[in-house]
Amino acid sequence: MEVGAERLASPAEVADAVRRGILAGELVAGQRLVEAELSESLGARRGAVRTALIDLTHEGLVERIANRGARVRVVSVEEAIQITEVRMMVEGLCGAKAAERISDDEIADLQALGDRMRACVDHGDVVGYSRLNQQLHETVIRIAAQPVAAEVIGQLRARNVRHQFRLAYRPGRPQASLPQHLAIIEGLAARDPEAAQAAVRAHIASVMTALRESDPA
Amino acid sequence: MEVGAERLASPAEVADAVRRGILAGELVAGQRLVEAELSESLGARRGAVRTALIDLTHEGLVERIANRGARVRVVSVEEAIQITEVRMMVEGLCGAKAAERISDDEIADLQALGDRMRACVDHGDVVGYSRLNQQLHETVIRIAAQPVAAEVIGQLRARNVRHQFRLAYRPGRPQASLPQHLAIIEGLAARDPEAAQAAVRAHIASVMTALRESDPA
DNA sequence: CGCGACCAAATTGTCAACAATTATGTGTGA
DNA sequence: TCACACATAATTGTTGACAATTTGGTCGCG
Repeated sequence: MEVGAERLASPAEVADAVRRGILAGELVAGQRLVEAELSESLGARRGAVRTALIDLTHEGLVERIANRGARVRVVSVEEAIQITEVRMMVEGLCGAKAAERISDDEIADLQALGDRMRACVDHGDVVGYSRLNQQLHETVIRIAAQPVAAEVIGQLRARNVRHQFRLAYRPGRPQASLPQHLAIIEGLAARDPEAAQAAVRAHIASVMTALRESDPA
Repeated sequence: MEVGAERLASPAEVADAVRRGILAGELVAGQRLVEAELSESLGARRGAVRTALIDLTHEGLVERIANRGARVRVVSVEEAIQITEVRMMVEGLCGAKAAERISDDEIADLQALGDRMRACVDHGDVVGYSRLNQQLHETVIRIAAQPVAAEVIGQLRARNVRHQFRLAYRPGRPQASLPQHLAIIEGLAARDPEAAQAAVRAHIASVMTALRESDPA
């Protein structure tokens, strides 16, 4: 272990730090991201910061203008809705594919997951529910076994972190989404691609509605 | 104008050159892309080549392994099908949105485009038809005015260039796709989102079928 | 002959200095 | 006071040299 010398952060670590900053609201939309400043505050070389910012630009979280630097990208509610709309289609596809491929064990796992979600809502455990929610979506995508679709969804979700976050803790949201989540599980358990796809779409459509209500501007 | 000194290619130009090479088949799948070699052959600094390769990696055209360099990414038929499947969903969404927003002028333009496509097929003008085909897809996406969806589709198409290309010149393809294209135009002209979406999906589904037949391995 | 250690070549990765560009401030004349 | 030119500072972009890593081959040994 070295003494006195801070370990230098790699590009990936810098990118993570900036992502977390955006999610936590420390880095506000539109804020400038000066390479030298980040370099010092994170203990990384400027080259690493530069690379990280380029990566984040490709992820849609950061906006870079030639010779004028990077800033935190403003994702408007309008854009968040469009992102969610695309996600609705792609994740619907995953729902259908998953229904075709799902195994008995996976059905049992999902139903257990559904029970736990119900319990969380009963006990008012919002953070636990949010975690299970994410787990459900990930599981569906994993079962679908469509790497391309999974990648696209990952990109879309990364861009929307801020809005997803805001939404998850709105009062009443868990109660509203629970039956939709259960419907997804039901469609998959029945191995009915159409039903699963419709359930996924209905759920994400309701997310879109919530987004619209959250900020009609 | 400088004498004797080749103008140095920018990262964007290097990326274009590599893309063209892949499309033209000069750069075969799996081929190594050595930074120093490209640097010399294209008259670019190694840094520019490096940047270009990183960009192409994000586009999914190139695969990079740490300390082992970049190679032309192999897009299997299986993956091409998955890509097309996602594109079917997202472009279907664009079809529906376009049907809601299309103007009278745009309807007229599309119908003229449809007539020209018919003419190309009648005269056996494959290359002309291929160009109009692309123009139709682009027009639908433009009318839909969904930047996020447009971006996703762009990424997916970039990855598939090689397979798209192979397919376009298969005998019988134009004859098969013409009625599908006309159905898309018809759905849009009727301002019927459901019909337009279904027509787009049907068309792209037939592309998927053609992909499967092209190489069942 | 097989196999591991070691060396040399090829290639990618990093860095610190420098160049280029853009933003900011300052003074000057009408 | 306003507009404009000009100098200065802040910031990003590029480069060539060097470091680190991987690869392929060769030698020696059992």
